[in-house]
Amino acid sequence: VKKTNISEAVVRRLPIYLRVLNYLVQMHIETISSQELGERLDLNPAQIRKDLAYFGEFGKKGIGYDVDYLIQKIRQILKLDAPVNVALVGAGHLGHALSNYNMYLNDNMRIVALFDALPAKIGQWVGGIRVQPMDELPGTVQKQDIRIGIITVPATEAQGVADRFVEAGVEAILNFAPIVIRVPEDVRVHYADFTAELLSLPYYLEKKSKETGC
Amino acid sequence: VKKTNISEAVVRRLPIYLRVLNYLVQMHIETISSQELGERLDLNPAQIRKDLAYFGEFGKKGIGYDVDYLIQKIRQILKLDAPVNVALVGAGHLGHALSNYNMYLNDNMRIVALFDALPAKIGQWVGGIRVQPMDELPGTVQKQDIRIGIITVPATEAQGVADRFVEAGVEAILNFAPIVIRVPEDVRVHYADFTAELLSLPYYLEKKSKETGC
DNA sequence: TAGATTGTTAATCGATTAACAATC
DNA sequence: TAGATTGTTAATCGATTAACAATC
Repeated sequence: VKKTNISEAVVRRLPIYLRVLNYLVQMHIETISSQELGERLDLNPAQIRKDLAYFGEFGKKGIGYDVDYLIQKIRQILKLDAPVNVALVGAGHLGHALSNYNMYLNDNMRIVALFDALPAKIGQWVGGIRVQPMDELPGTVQKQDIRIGIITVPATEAQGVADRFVEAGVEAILNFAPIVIRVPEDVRVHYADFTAELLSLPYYLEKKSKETGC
Repeated sequence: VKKTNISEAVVRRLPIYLRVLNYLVQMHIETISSQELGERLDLNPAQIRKDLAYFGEFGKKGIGYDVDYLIQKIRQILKLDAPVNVALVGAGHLGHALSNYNMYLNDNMRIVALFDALPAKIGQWVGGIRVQPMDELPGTVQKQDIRIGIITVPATEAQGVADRFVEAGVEAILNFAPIVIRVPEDVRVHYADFTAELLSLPYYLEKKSKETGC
């Protein structure tokens, strides 16, 4: 499991591979070729082989990849082979949704703490976790060894929350607020910007048949 | 507003531009250069100019872009200058969250219908919309001129919902389920896959200081 | 006029795909 | 051995960035 300068695009595909592989385990499929994997994911087989080859020689020529072994390897690469604790700020509907997605995540990755600034939310139980006030964030991050933060607050609050995460020592952030946040360069930020995704869809609609007066 | 073979990356950035421009209007800023826009969005100014130039000459040399005019033009390009009705299937937490995001969307883009397969959900009111049973989907899509569908159901149900959308005549889909869905090639599918986004984050964490026994 | 900034071409950079020798 | 499939190099494709003439 070597690393050097692996492109973001490659790393982003690894969880996708992992997902299909986990499905294959359930189906009792023990071996898979890049060809088949590509068909399932609408990806070019060469791309899959190349992605995996950045990290080692995981396949067998003439055979393909052993599903269990590949899962194990990808989990190692993504550092999902040890517990990864996540905190989430913003216990609104989106926060609730994500907390309930815990089961969809890897066994080792878990949202273990929820925070909100609104007094009305504090003390509520969401997916088995009690919503805490913001001033408990630093202590909890430390105590629970939390290294990743999720932001699901309104855009106006997002930068402030990011600052609190950074102060508390969080090393990576997934931001759902539709705004660019500024953090020190050693903190990794990913964006989950679905309003942008949604607003770009109409571009691809055929020009509307307005009042075709049928 | 010409079009030909504009790259997806370009189209995906347009809503981002729109968002900042809307913010600038609120700030009573009337003109902006690609330089300033780039600083606000962490993007290269040349890229912004090039993106916009695909669709026309919207700027003034020596001056920059008129904020109001550019908003108007981008809305035209994205076809957000006329009402775009959206239906959502899956009235869980994520569905709730998205319905409440209605205000964040463009004035013209609106989630106008909600569906769920579970009898318990049907008839509930979410963000001013009544949850309908699945068999009302085709009729409602037709009646309300819905052209875009959002899928927020579990992965196991996603393909089925996609099929229903396609049968009903929906032309574009935003899929939140962590699975590849198959649709006719004239139907556009975007993915909002935040579990993948989240699972790739640990890769970027520094190797953990496990038990530094301080 | 002088300064600023666009639109656009050319250069660079990076990512995807094709092709194939190696080998299970 | 014959067939299949990997790992990897080379070719292609596409996207980003730099540079600058045009011009407000």
